[in-house]
Amino acid sequence: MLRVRHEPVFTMTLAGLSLRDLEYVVAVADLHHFGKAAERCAVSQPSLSIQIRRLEERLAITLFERSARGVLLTPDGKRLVAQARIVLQEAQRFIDLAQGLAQGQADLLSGPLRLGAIPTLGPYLFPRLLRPLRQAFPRLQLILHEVRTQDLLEQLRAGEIDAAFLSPPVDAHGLVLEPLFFEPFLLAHSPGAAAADFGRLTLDSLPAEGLILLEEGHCLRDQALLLCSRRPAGSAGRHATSLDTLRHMVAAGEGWSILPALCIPDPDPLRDLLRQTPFDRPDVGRWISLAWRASSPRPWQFRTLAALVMDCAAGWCLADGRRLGRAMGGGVEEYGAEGPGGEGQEARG
Amino acid sequence: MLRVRHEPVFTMTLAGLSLRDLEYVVAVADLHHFGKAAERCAVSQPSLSIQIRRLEERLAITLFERSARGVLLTPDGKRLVAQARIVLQEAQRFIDLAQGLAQGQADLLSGPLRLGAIPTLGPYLFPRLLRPLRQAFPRLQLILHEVRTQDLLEQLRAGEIDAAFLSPPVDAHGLVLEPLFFEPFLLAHSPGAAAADFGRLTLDSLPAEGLILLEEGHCLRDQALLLCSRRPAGSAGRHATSLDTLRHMVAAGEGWSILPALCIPDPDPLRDLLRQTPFDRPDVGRWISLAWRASSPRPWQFRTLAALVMDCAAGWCLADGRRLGRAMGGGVEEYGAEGPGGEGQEARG
DNA sequence: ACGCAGCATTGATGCCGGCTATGGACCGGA
DNA sequence: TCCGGTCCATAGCCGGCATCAATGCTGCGT
Repeated sequence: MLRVRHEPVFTMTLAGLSLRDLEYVVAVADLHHFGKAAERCAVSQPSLSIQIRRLEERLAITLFERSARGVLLTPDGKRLVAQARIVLQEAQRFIDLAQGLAQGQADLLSGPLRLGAIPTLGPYLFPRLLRPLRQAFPRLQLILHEVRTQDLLEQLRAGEIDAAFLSPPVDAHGLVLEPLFFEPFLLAHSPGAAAADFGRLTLDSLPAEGLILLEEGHCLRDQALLLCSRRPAGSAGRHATSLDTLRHMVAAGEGWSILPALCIPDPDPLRDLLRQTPFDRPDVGRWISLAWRASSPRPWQFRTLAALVMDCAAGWCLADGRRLGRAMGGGVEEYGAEGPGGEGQEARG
Repeated sequence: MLRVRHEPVFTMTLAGLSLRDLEYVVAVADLHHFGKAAERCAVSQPSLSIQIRRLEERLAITLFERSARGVLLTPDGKRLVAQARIVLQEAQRFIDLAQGLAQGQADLLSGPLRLGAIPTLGPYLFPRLLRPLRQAFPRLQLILHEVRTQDLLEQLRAGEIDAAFLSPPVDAHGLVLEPLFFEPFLLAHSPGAAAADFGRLTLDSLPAEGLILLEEGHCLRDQALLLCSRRPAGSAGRHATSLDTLRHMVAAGEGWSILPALCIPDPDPLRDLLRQTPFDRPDVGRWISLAWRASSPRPWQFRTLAALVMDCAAGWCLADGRRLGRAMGGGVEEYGAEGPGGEGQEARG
């Protein structure tokens, strides 16, 4: 459950005080005239008189001195009116702030947006997104986090982040997942390895030993193991803490691995030490989806973001010259013909 | 008429914002739970839900994200809640201030009190009152002014002062006058003057020439002229700007004058240069009254002040050894047997 | 003495916030 | 998969209170 902060808490005895009453009081104090004050407040004079009288009774303080010569503030009234002005001023700032925020909402994307991504995607996805996002939505303020899937889901549900880039399948209870693009996997191996071992690049022809994995908790680790149809027991102890580390290990001849296409920089500083080869089947890879709370306000905000990411992704050239497959658009799907897999896909809307 | 200040004026569009709504919002933000928040606010959960929803609609901003996992603040909600806390805090200060002032009213006399007095009385009355007043009402904050009767009445009616010590008759429209004491007049003359001129000290035996008066506007001037039954034409040009100046002029042998008893200090530094002689009739003098607006709140405040002044005055010994006559008390009235004269005496409510 | 200006009072009216009861979505356990 | 519990939303009704138009009252000026 969410933490219950026990804050100072107001004494709860605002005694039915109303901002309208304070407006009336200030109006009379300004104009020294009940009738004029009522006019300014757009109410009838009796209404204003009654409200001020009731307020005076509640406060047990006479604010105004009524006489035929005019309306005078009592000394107490003077001090209270000064404080009333402060209250109204702060209330006005509240309204102004709300109006500003509401107007900001008129933009499709504006204000702070806390985005998360899995670590095997974020460092390679965000740099490609920042420029187009800033160009399309200048008033958007991104706060980025990179944690593994489980933490991502927890932070998402706890409201610590607003949306997350991740790879299904995930437990999507209470979430909406919008597929964005299909990211193919590549086989990374040392060019010095026996060419025969990787000659055909089918999943069945992978060597029995030498697979290097990421740490526990990375979805990419699980997906790689699933592809290889083997338990991690065979190469226990061979793991890296990040994709970059993993690529360096492969380049150093420590073994081979399976990498998502976006993690390969262009140009690649490891080009001479590392060969990344596509698989012969187009469905080897992972779907990337954007996830947000189903209860989130302004869901179109995330759909807008998703659409922009899809548009961008359609233009990215991979290291092997091919392009990413779009999730829903009409373009040619070069990868991921069957759509994002996994259970837990949430109904949308 | 009273001046109509045209102040900045709030934009008048607080849009029906209510402090209660802000309390609800803050409660939900604190507790992350509509039911608990409703309990804290002492209302039913539906009431609170509806009000918050209506507020969100008015602001066109979703403050909270409702989900089965709990209640989350949206980023916009976070900022607005912060401002709502400020508004409520200032409103609470308003309430606290009002309570403090109301409690202060429990004292018979407390807080700021703006008192005025005619210049022929104030400099001699206030010094005698300050100590007893501070002793009886420690929380009383006096602000003292000394101006002539007409200005006094204007300031009183305009609300620039709360009460005034003056001498009737005055135009008491809209005012309450409470008689305090009768202050006898003394004849001030140089000891070197012919003794025969002041032998009997009846009003009829005053010398024809040599009367020194205060400037125009001092009620004492008019009263002195009335006593002497003569026009100021006789001694035109012989006038002083203050009683002290006047006494020095008499001491210098410039002429003679009529002084109120309280203005003679004890001991008198001019004792050897100046003789102050009582009149043979006890009703030669002036009444001193306290005046306040009939519309003034807490009239008992001024009656309390008046009673204290009367008590004090009963104990003052004049330079000639006699005492001031009390206005209403049961004591022996040595002066002013017929009570304060003049029209305009107000009914007391 | 009359008229006027200005705040207070009155009684009718309608909005609005409150409550109880119920609905519906979601979650967790069997 | 069903069931019960939790929690927020909805529905319907009710009562109070703010509002208004009309009138009263008081004090001042002429």
